[in-house]
Amino acid sequence: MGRPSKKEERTEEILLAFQRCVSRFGLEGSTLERIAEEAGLKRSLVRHFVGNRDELVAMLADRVIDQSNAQWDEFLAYMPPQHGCDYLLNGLFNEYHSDAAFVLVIESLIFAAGRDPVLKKKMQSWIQHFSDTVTTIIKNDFPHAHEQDVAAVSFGLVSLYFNLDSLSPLAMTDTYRVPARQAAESLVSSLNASKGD
Amino acid sequence: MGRPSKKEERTEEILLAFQRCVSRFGLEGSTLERIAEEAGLKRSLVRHFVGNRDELVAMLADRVIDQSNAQWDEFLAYMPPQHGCDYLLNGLFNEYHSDAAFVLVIESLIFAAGRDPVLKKKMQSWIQHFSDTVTTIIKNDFPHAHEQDVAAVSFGLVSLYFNLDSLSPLAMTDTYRVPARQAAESLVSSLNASKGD
DNA sequence: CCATATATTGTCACTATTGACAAAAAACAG
DNA sequence: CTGTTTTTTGTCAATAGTGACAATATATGG
Repeated sequence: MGRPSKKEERTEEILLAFQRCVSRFGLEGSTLERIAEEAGLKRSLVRHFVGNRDELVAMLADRVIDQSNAQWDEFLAYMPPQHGCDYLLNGLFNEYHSDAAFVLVIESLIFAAGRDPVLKKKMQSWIQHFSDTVTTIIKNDFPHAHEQDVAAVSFGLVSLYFNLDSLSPLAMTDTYRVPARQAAESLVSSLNASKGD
Repeated sequence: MGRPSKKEERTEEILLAFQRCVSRFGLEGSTLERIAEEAGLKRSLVRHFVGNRDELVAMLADRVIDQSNAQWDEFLAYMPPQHGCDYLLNGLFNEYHSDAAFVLVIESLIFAAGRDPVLKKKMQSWIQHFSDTVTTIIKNDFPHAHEQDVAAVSFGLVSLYFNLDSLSPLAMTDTYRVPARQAAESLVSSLNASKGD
């Protein structure tokens, strides 16, 4: 009974708007007013549905993390039995898949984690999950490679992916995508020489 | 005649304080009040010596860029005639040389460049200079390597360096420094197989 | 001491952002 | 229509941040 609730729907809209704002103005630059405007709502409604600023940030972090993890899990599930690394590199460095805005949000959250212990834990476990996923894919293609070498390649791929997108505000992605992809391939193929453990 | 000016001295102090604030609170999070407090001055003095907020940001960018470029030029000048890449990797991945705070400031500026065309140009040319320096060092060690391969390795090293420091708020640098360094070495040694112009 | 240039402090008004709450409007069940 | 629940709008006060300027203090040359 009573008026039907739009809480879930509105919350979704608000967090999406928040995400867009953060990728453009950063976390501190995303005022409630701006978020509301981006979502096409009044500021009071943002407060009504999601709560105050801190809760908003916490929810954004949870949302981004859950979303990303689900996406990676799905990516893992559909990974081909062989040549998973090619599949991975396409996912990371093809312009169609790339989502610079998303990475910028992640980096804003990582930065803010320096002043927020709760956020810090969340982002730590997020990057852990990301790293682990990449590692799993690599190991599937190179089951006999040294653990250490896999870790190095894994961190290398993550770094290339992150850095490419973090340069997106400079609009030089076209210049750097090919080198990034090539460096990634070089790292992966270095594992052909790695046997043992 | 008149009281001796402390403009240069104070300006230096203020910009240093600004830099510290940005590495902790980000660009938007660095209010004039905070900067003044960090510098041990009144806010009015910040305005008196450096000007308003926009001028402050412009001066910070110029300062950081000049500083970085000078540092790199010096690094280049003292580069050993051979094994310059070892020298480079030590500079980039040894914990004593690493200056995470500095990289965080750079990344904040790059992010903000998305909304400031002037800043954008500055940061573009900064990263160009950085990239070119790394490329020069690599070419000195591998004069016969493909241009394309050098570009890939160069972007790879930059990415590893940047990403390692951008994770510093998560306090996981100890975990990732070794893989980062190893990936960098792997990229460099891939150039042994690259011949031709 | 005097004139002068600068540092330093203090203050005021204006805007932006936020938090809290009241009141009206809308949708639904019976 | 009535009661209930939730959305939606509106408003107010408190705080933070900024820009501008006046007033005072201090160091230097002559």
